[in-house]
Amino acid sequence: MAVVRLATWNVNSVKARLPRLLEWLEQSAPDVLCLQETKLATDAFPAEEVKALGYDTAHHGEGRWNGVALLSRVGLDDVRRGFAGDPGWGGEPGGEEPLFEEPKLEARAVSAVCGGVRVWSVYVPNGRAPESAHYGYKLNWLEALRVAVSQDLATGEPVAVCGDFNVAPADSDVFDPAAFIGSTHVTKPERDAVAALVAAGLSDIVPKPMKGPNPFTYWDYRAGMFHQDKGMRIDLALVSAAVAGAVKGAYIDREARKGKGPSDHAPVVIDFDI
DNA sequence: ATGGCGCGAGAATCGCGA
Repeated sequence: MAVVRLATWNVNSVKARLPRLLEWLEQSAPDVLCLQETKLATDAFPAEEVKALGYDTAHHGEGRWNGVALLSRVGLDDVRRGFAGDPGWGGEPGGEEPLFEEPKLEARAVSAVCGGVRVWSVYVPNGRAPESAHYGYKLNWLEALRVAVSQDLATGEPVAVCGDFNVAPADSDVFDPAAFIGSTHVTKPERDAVAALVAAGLSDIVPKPMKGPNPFTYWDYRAGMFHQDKGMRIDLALVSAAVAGAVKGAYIDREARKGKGPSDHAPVVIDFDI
């Protein structure tokens, strides 16, 4: 029941991606797959379709936006949707949309024990612009995640926090640092927030690109960015020491970014030597 | 400097993504 292959993939709508998702599951055969941006209500996940391939599902959805899931064929125990301390999204003061009466919890984290590992699938808030309230939400959310994950780490159980962090940890994780000046995803506070997660006891497993020198996991749909390899590494797998010590290899499945109807993210796949 | 693509909701554009 051990996790031999762990993967994470922002699919940008499970509904729109279902044929490719099922095909990818069959071809890549992960033991555990973390999904982000399912864009489905919790009960609307196609659990029967993935069950036919041997996977149990834990989905935390909200409908139109966000949504995270865990698919596992090595057990799926003690499922937790969301986490204590999640600050929620309070809206943009002075923005066009009205402020919410109270912060609204969004479906951005689900965790469960799979094959002896506490696995998290997370979708970190985008941040939109450094001067926006959404950026503050992003930083607060990441800090709350650090606190919650630290509690898992304190139990001594193996932990893997995987997902779309919407942060490129280093300049080498973007195609051109100059192109991102003034943008989110690369600011020092965002990078510090990810570094704090690492400092809590996690290792950032940098996957190998299947082509070219850049370990990018996301490429904008527009302007041929993928074909020019103008991307970013924002999908991360942060794992505790015992998990990191068992890593045999990791790669980015850029083939899944090709062809008709891809997500704008590619899956990150990590293999373990158990 | 801007938009460039794609998705969902819902019926025309819009909010959002990074």
